Formats: sequence, C-alpha cells, structure tokens
Amino acid sequence: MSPKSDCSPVQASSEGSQYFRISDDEDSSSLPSSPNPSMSPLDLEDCFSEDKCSLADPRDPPQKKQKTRRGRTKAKSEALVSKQKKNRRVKANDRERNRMHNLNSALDALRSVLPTFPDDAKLTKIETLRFAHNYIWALTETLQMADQSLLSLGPQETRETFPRNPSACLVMDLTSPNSSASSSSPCEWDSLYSPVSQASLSPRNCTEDLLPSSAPCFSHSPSFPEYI
DNA sequence: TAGGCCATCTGGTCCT
DNA sequence: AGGACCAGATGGCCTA
Repeated sequence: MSPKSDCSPVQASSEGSQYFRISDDEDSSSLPSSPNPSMSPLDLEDCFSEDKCSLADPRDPPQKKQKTRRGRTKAKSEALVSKQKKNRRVKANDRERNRMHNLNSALDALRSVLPTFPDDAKLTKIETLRFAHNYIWALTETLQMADQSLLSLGPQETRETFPRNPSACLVMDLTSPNSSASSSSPCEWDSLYSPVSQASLSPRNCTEDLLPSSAPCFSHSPSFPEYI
C-alpha cells in the first residue's frame, strides 16, 4: 500500500493557494455581514481595504453624525483587525506549508540514501525514520566490528577478509537481498534493531516497524553480527 | 467500505 | 509583534 506518490510540493502548494477555508470565527463573528456569501476571502479583503462595503447600518439616521461616525469608526477598526488577523493567518498558513514542504524534502533526501526494494517503493514517513535509525545503528555497529577485526588480523588476512572498504561490504550485505545469505528467515532485519529501537519498537513486527509493508524483509550475510 | 497515509488549516505556545 | 514549532482536526486519495 503505497500512498499517493504524485503529490509534488509544487502541486500541493498550488492546491493550497487555491484552497481556503473560512474558520467559524472569521465567518460568523469577524465577518458578520458578508455582503456576498459567494465572495472569496480575497474579495472580502478588497471589500475591507477599499471600504467598498460599509459595515455601518444603513438605517442609522444621518443627522446623528457623531454617533454615526463613531459607529463607522468602530466597524472599520473591527474590519481592519479582522483583515489583519486574516492576513496573519494566511501568512502563517503559507509558512507552515513551506515548513512542511521543507520537512518532506529532507525526508525525501533521507529516503534517497536508504536502500529500498523494490527501488521504486516509497517508504512512508514513519518507516523512513525508523529504517534510518536502525540502518545507521547497524552501520555503526558493523564498522566497529570491522575495526576490531582489522586490529586482530594481520595485514595479509586483512586484505583477504576486507578486499575493499569494510563499510562498503557492509552496505552490500545490508542492501542486497540476494547477497550471500544463508538464512532464509523472512525477517532477519529483526536482528538489526538497536537497543533503542528495541525499547520503542516491537522486534516481532518487522514489516510494521522497520520496513514498509510493500518491501520484502531482507536477509543479511552470515558474517553479519546478530544484534538481539 | 474501512483503514492508512498524507496535505493542509488552525490555534496555542515558545522564542527572538 | 512576528516567526517557528507543534498537535489536533479535517478531508482527499488509495488499497485491501
């Protein structure tokens, strides 16, 4: 079950700019006498800014200038406050949208460096974060193991054991579902749970907590240490 | 159709 | 005061 994948930020942004919902207070209290229910918020802004649609009661007797002026002043100030409020909300919505887009971009960047199978499978947000956490933890642990092995092995043995960068070997083991895995257990990545993950995630549910349901559970090479 | 995921809006809170 | 961050609400889309 992959979520909608064609929702680019640009598209979302354009949709967001078109989508506007008038909140209850703005609709009923701040804008009590909307001249035209079909007017867009921008129309209403024009209405306020240009004073095209006065909020003053037309039934006010014209001879009571003082009272009328005071009433109009109050109504206009309320309109201005309402307009300012609405402008702030619109700007805040825009910032929030951009903030979430930035967050999603960062999440996409994170996804791009994580191995996924199949390649076009898109991890959900929570899956990406959990997977990245465990992936980093596994890489770190393996590097430490490799360092220890390097220290204990002689130069010749080292060359045979680690012909290339040990971390590269690790990545191969981690990422390739067809790597020399002898274990056929469907959820070998359970062994990659970090201590922290074990505290917060259920190791028994590999598909939910570590990998997307659409992605297969990977096997690791026999040389990969068991982290239980 | 229910449930999951997501984008967006919104009001509150904290910080500068 | 204004911006950043957060969490709740809402509605749309997609899949089983």
